[in-house]
Amino acid sequence: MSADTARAKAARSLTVRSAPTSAGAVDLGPLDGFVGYRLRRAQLAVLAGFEFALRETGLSPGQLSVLLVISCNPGMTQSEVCAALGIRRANFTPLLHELEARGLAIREVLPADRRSNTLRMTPLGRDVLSRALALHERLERRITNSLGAAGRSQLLHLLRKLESV
Amino acid sequence: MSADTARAKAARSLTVRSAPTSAGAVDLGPLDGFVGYRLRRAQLAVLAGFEFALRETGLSPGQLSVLLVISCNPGMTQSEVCAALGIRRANFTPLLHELEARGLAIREVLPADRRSNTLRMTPLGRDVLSRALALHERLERRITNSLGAAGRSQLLHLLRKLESV
DNA sequence: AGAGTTGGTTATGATAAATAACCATCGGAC
DNA sequence: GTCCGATGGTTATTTATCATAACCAACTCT
Repeated sequence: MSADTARAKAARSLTVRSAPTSAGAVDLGPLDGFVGYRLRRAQLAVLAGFEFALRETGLSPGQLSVLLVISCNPGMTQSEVCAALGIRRANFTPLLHELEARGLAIREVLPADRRSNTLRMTPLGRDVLSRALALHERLERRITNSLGAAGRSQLLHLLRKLESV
Repeated sequence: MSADTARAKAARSLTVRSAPTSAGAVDLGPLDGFVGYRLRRAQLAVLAGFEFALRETGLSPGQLSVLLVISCNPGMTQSEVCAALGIRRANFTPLLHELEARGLAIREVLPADRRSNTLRMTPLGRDVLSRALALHERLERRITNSLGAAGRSQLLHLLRKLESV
């Protein structure tokens, strides 16, 4: 189980994704203005960028988000992290398990409620996270170059609104 | 997923215990400003809206996009549609198969190149499509209400740029 | 005619997200 | 105290999407 899994392989092959033969001659009709459609395509593109940029860390987007949250909020329980990130508890277990197996995070029983596990990062986790953040930074920078700083923050604002539509 | 399904239930159930203040008290740190993260969350939300709004049509987002494209460009080949929509040919086959099985689209061999199939809609397909578009319209309207017309078109513009980052 | 290319299909694997059932623990009601 | 409903976490399973690889038939080109 090296860091070079299908995820990484996929990321490698993504660089050359769409190359419409004749210059965009196809009429997408109203589809072109569907927010959902544009969102999906944009999300796939950025995901590809993520996988390419963070390949060496072996972190999935979900794993990175978890590391970030427990780094900013040490001692949170699993349920709290799930709630914050919109992850189902059932899906969180294996995700966390891998972080634990790689020695990036630890899970310890909360004495006050022995059902709950609180989460913390290991020093190794901190290292990996900071490396991942540095790599991620480049991705965001590329995005900012493309959208402009104002465009980027405008985009974030609009996306936040969309989440509660 | 409807607007009020697991997502909403989960959100509801997270009214947390030891959360310092109210529900949104968790600090996401830099994650909050990750375009990829916001994109993913927004995309899931809009997807949920789509599935809720178009449930009665039984169309997936991908199927709707295909119907739209062949409605605007009758006679396109499968490969052309794939290229226009960013779908792998291998994944297109079963998708199209369902449209055909439901009698919404037909596939006929192109005489000039008997490997290729050209795609067309059936009258039933046209009916379903127009119904689907009407339903989808409402979803877009909800989005527009939330973002404002200017915000919405700004968003589309930014998302289009993101696709080629 | 033969070689390489392209359009389409099939089979299959990885990932993400969802559900359902289960167990241990907690918190109250009684 | 004991019982019971609710909660935290795990497991198993399902579904959908996107990816690859191998294959066949038909086309192109020389």
